Amino acid sequence: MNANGRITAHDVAKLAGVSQSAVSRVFTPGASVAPATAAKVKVAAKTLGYRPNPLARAMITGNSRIIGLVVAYLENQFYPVAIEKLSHALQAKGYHVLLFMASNSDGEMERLTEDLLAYQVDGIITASVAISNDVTRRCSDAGIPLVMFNRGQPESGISSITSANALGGRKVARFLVAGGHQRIAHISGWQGASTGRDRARGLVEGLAEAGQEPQAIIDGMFNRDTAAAAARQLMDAPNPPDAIFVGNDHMAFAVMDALRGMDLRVPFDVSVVGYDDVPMAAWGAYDLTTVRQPLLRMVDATLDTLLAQIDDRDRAAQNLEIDAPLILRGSARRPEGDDDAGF
Amino acid sequence: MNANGRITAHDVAKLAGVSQSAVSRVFTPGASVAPATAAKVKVAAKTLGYRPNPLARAMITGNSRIIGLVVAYLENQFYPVAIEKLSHALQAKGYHVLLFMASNSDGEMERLTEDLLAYQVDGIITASVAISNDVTRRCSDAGIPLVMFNRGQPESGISSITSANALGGRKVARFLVAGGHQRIAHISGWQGASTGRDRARGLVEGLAEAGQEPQAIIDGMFNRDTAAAAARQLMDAPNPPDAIFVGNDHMAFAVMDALRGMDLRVPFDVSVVGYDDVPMAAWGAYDLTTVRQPLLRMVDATLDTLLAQIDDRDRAAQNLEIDAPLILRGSARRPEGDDDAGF
DNA sequence: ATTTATTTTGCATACGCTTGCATTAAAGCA
DNA sequence: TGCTTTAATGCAAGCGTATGCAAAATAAAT
Repeated sequence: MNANGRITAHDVAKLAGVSQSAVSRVFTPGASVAPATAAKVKVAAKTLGYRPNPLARAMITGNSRIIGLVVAYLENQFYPVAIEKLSHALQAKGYHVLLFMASNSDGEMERLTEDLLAYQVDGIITASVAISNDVTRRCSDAGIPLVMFNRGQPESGISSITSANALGGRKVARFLVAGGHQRIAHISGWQGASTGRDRARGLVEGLAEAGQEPQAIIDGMFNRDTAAAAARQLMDAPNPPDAIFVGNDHMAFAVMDALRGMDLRVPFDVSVVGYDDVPMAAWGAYDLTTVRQPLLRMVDATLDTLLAQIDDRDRAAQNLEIDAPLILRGSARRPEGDDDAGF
Repeated sequence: MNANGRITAHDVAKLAGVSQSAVSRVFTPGASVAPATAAKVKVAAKTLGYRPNPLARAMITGNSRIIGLVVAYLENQFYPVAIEKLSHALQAKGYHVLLFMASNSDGEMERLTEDLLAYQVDGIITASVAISNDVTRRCSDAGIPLVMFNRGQPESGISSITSANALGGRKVARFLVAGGHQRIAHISGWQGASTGRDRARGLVEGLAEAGQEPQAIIDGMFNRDTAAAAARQLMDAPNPPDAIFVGNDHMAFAVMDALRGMDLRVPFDVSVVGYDDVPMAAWGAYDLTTVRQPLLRMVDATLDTLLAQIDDRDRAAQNLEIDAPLILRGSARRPEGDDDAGF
């Protein structure tokens, strides 16, 4: 027992009548220990309440069993829920989560990256669209496995897990067209992020299939205020849209609030479709038709990729897209008859 | 430079032509170093890109500069936003956040506590109502400074930061009475938590001042479904309430959704008041009258208490209550005339 | 029973840093 | 200038663990 009151491997060793190394080996999976000594050590450890010090362990092995989780704005419900699932999954696998809130100031980003490296995290998950390329590059240059959650960075050689955003956009297009909409506008996600771009592209392509093109595309920046302003602008125009596809649910709620403020009724005056299917989308106040990002599957895929990369440092980057189904609710006029036609 | 590619204090020492201890001292505030050598070391460190290894440092000093943040359900928007603010504030003070998602299974709780201790966190913040007393006890017994955020545990000798919940409940009572409500019901927060109990008590006391008593009190368990069911039960009764005070915003949204589902109009058929003032409360779809928990002040107070306790291990526990103003919006009928009478 | 192959085990070192102690350099003072 | 006080520095011993290596113990084989 040291000055701090902590039980060390030495204490256990003494009680069990073995060497410290033996104790260490008992707690190191795959090490060579005789069953008898293992038993002795375990019993001693239990009576003393010993647990190996992960910090000391990390110093030697270089593996901290800590994953750095970088997030930004938690107001968009998608991320808290993602964090919840990611954390649970990581904890279940014996990892721990060092949480970093990425503010946008440049100096902060600098520090953030250094801290990530300093704490010798075994891997990094960035779960926010708004994290600069710079950070991801630096971490990945430093040789730390990194996977981007809900964002891709084409050609970057960095792993990413997203839903099939372009396909999702296309599904929305088909659905809205099938519902008889003629003037479909898009308040897009931030066009600086693949997530925003792909969904927009999908919509355009999907409309093109039907010989339509979007009536307007406005960048909503993944921001409530911007999106709401965009909605007002669209609806105030001489020839307002009869459907708005919004780049994510978070903005879609703002759009619906704005429409309500203009005394427009959804979906009678205008249909609204979102993207994500956050829990709130199912709540009565919004009842939002949206594209569901299959969170659990995305989380699983994220961990699989990350852990695989931790296991084998120079495994090739993997860019996974997970199919995202359209969830029909009340915020968009539906095609008659064939509700679940599968868009 | 070690095998892992990391720069160590030795490397810097060699380049700067000093001893490794000198390097250490340069990065230890308050240590005795000559300005000249400090400069040499700093320049060497910068060119090499050196940063002290926090893990090694933690092993010696016993201070990891890591704060354990224990949270539970992130679906209630109050917590994500709190996490965001807490993380930012901690990062600004040079601390880091080890995030723990507390599931309710007993075994998990066990592990969680041990992990918290194993990682030698300097302090713990529990930011969830649903965290068992057991965990808080054990951590605090282990001598780790702990402060409970948004929950109190009277007589426990554990620090806590809450808003003035009882007073908040009383404000709601006064406000609803002043608005002419006659049959005020309460769908309370979980009565197993001080936060839930105090708000309920405040309401009862406030009503008593006006010679009223609550028409009904149902425990909503801080849970959407439970709260919604309670709302339906209340409104289906022969003599339904004309106002419902809900124990937090998260449940209040569910209640409003339920009311909408019954074709009841808020606030014409029934007033609804929440507690927390999460961002969503201000969104058009709910426009919820609620009691605002002053998040930033609560966060600041939490850090102040925690850091003070880290600084001085046997400082007395502090149970702070921060005043929570009533925010008037559209979900509750207002008293005529004196809108901002200050309840 | 003896030799050989295989496990187990302890020893000692290393991980990267802080810190008490002794030593040296600088500064203060007469 | 010589002597004392103070500041700056290097040395070395840890912090609690993992792990290569050699010695010891055990099992297998002849």
